[in-house]
Order: sequence, then C-alpha cells, then structure tokens
Amino acid sequence: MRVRFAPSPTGQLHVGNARTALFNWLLARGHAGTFILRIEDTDAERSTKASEESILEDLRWLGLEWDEGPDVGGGCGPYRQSERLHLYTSYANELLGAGYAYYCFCSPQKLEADRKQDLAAGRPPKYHGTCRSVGPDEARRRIDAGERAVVRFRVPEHVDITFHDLVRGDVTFNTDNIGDFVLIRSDGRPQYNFAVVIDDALMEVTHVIRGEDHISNTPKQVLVYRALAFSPPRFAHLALVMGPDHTPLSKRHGATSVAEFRDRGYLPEALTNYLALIGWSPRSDAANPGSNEELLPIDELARRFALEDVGHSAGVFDPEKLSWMNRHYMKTLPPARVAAEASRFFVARGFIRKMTDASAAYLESILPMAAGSVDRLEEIPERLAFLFEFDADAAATHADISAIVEEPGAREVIAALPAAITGPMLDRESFRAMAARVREKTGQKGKSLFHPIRAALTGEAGGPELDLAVPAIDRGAALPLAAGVARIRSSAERAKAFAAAVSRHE
RNA sequence: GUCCCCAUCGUCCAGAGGCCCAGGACGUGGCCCUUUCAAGGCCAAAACACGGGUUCGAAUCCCGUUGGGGACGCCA
Repeated sequence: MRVRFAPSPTGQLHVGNARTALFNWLLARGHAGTFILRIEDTDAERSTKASEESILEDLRWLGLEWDEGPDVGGGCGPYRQSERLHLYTSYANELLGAGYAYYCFCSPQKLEADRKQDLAAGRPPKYHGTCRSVGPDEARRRIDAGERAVVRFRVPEHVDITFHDLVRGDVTFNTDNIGDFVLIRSDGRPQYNFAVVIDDALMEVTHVIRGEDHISNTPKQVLVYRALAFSPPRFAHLALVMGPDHTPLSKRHGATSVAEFRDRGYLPEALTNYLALIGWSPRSDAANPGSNEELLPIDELARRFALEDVGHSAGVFDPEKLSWMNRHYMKTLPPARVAAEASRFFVARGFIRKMTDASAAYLESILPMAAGSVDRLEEIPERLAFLFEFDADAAATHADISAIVEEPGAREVIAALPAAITGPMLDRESFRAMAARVREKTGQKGKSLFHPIRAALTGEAGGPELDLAVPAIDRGAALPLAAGVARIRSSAERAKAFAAAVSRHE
C-alpha cells in the first residue's frame, strides 16, 4: 500500500488538511504501507518555499513522518511538482499525438463570456469546444507565429464515468457536465487534474485519500488514467471539516492552522487524537468490546483505523472537545514530554532564562501541579507565576489578599509564619509539619489557616495545592543561578516580607 | 443554474430490520469531595429533519421533499 499527502505550499497547514494527512498516515502505518509527501507547487504565483517549510515542520510536529518526500528522497522522486515539469510535458505530448488532447487558443475573455452565457442559460458552465476542430498542423502554425495556447483534454460526450469510492461506494458522473479541461497551461506548467494523475501513477500510489472537494475532479482524472492506460488507484473522499455555523472552517472561526494550535499550547498528541475522531470512530468488535473509546494515542489509532469506518457526513470542529483532550494529555503524558513542549512558554515569559538539565528537571517537577487545571500549555506559566514573582507589598495591598488578611485570625497566622518556618520545606511532609506548628500556635485551622498561608507565601488568593506549591517554592529557591531558572525567593523570605508588608499597610 | 455528496442529542460519534420509549464522549445543569481555583466522582436534561412506501416489525431498506456541503478556473 502506498498513500500520499500532497499539499500545495500556499499557506500554513490547515487542520482540515492535517486531518487528511493524518488519515493517510494512519492507513499507511496500520498496513505497513508507505506514506509519501508530495509538494504540489505548480502555482508559481502563490507557492512559497517558506510555506513548504512550515508545512513540513507542522507535519513533523504532529508526528506524521513520511517515508518518501522532497527532503528525504525516495525511489519515485523528485517529490516537488515544479521539478517534474518534463514528465508532464512528455505525457501531454503523448495525449496530443493520440488525439486525446488538443491545443486551445481561446482568450480568457472569451472563456469568461462563454461561462457567463452558460450560467445564464442554466447549463453547466463548461468549455464550448471552440478549438476542438483546430488540427495539429494549424495549431503548430499558430504556435510558431507566437500565439499562446493551452492543451485541453478531449472529454468524450454522453459517457457515464463510474468509480468506486472506498468511503462512499460507487459514484457516477456523466461527461456531459464536464468540459474539456486544461492539461497544460499556456506557460507550460501543468494543471492540477493532469499533474496529479501523472504523479500518482508514477509514484505508484495505490490509495488516494483526500478531501471531498476533490470528488468531482475524480472523473476527469479517471479519463486521463484511461487515456494513458494507467490503472487508477483506489479513491476515498473524506467529508470536510466545518466551523460551528456549518460553513467551511476558516479564520472567522478562530485558530485554523496547525501552527496556531502549537503556538497556543496544544499538544500534538491531543490534536491528532481529536482530528482522528472527526468522521471516524474505532470499530467495536469482539476484540474491542468496549467501543466508544476516544482517548487513543496515535499508534493505537493506526492499529484501529479502517476506511470502512469513516463517516460520510461533514463534521464540525469543536475547540471545547479539543481542549478537553489537551487537558487529558497534559495530565497523562510523561512529565518530561509535557515539559519539553511547555518549556518555550516559560522561556517566553522569562521564567526560564536558559534551558539546562537543571531547569528542565525543575520544570518537569512543577508542571504536574498546573497541568490539570488549564486548557493549554500557554496558560501554565501564568498559573505558576507565583514561583518566580513575589512582591510582598503589591500582594498586601491587593484587594483579594487584603480580604483574606482581614479574615478573623489571619493576622495571627501571618505573624506566626516566619517563626514556624524553620528551614526549606522540600516536600509535602515538611510543609504539613510547618502548617501544624502554625495551627498549634494560633488555633486556626482549615480555611482560616490555609488562606493566610497561601497569601503570605504565594502572594495570591488562589492557585495549586499548597502541599505542592510550597515545596516547589523552596526547591526553586535552592537552585543555583547557573540552573537557568529565574530567581525564586524562599518561603522563609516570603513569610518575613509579607508579615512586614502587612504591618506596614495597616 | 447543473452535477455530485450528505442528513441520530447544541457538537463529535455508536447504531449495519427486532437487543433502541436509541448508547458513549465534549459541552451544559445539579450534587459529592475539598485549605482556594481546578481536577475527580455521581446524577440529570438533551436527538433518529419531514412525507410516503417495503416489512409482522425501520433510526436502520426504497422514493420524494426540505436542509446542508462540494464542484463546475490557464487554483489546488
């Protein structure tokens, strides 16, 4: 089995296309097949090297490694259409010679006028066949005289073209609705429907899995396969991904590109898992009696994936469910993995100055207390800001904190704190022991004990469990400067500074 | 306009004629847990687009209607 993903490098990788890539990848990986990446850059005006690079980067980030492609090579290269122009020319000449194609000299203006006329008359707008009768000799003469021409495919009339779609079954189009389409443009570059056939055939692609927007191109491509005596691949057309208003997912709906999701702190594990579930669900059978499973890592998805189980209708992209999945993976993935993906957000925020083994280890140790309570990695540094930023005076005058200070008994707790902290609290037990000392001294317990402690030690009114937060503070405070972590003030220092600030602002 | 595709809770899916007065998940509401915010646990509300057939029996098969999407380019 050989499948391919063939993006055109005209922008960032869209989640809809990422899903198409994913389905191809899952099928290949589940069947010991080959996943090919091909760059469809025949649109010279819109294609850019930068977007090609970003698409490759996004696919790699998602974990969709390819076996053959522009950067890794392979036996059927080159893998950029712009480097395969000679092939298209050669096959176009073959079709021209055999009468399957002809030169067309119609001007864009005439074509546009014909189109309007068809539309107005309620006919399918298609090429009128004006140049069908121009013979090879005349065509040669006009080209030599400098006229610009395209090569068109001669579509037979009144013919039903049926192809079997692996997700939809047999699909039939009548050629009366298909105009003579362009094979080669006047500048010599191939048109999509031609290049895709040549490439898929030469690259020995066995399964073409693509968006449903291509289903009506398929009969044209089948025509070309037949004319060239290539055997067509198996086709599978995937229903499109929509926005909440059932219009195609676009910028208006928020983030749509893989890069945006990465920048906002979604894990690739969450994105691939979520995307796989739009239009597909694992089959329940004797081997998988549970069914209804949704949290499946990518390898498991590959093991379970089957085109027969792909749905027929378009699905709405639901950011809420993606976020839920992201939370799940933030909590369940190995901390080192989450830390690797989250570190850039800490660096951006200035909390980590330099990535070192020590800063990575510290990050890994503090992440779990925040990972379960936010939707995205990007939100974690803010959630843990209390570690790196502590301003006793600012805290003491903050409305939420003063409210806590005013609670009965709170001042006693705050005053008792400095003496109760006898040294760094590096684990849960030492924090609890300290809290017990304060309880004994002040008689406060429960909320009236812990609220003031939190205020004094973190400068905030809410946050992660103190059991975890306080040891994280003191472990951070013990870090040498060379670790690359922004300076963290110890709980002892904080307790003193906060008590002083409170009496100062009385 | 013409052609093609599609149609189960707000959303994503399960359901391949009786197991379905329709099941799971996200979201929503409530309760519990709790030193905060979360998380977690439990419970609840919530759908077979409509109309005809076929059949002893239809969410499931057929036809139509309606609705949605796609395509009809020297874009891909």
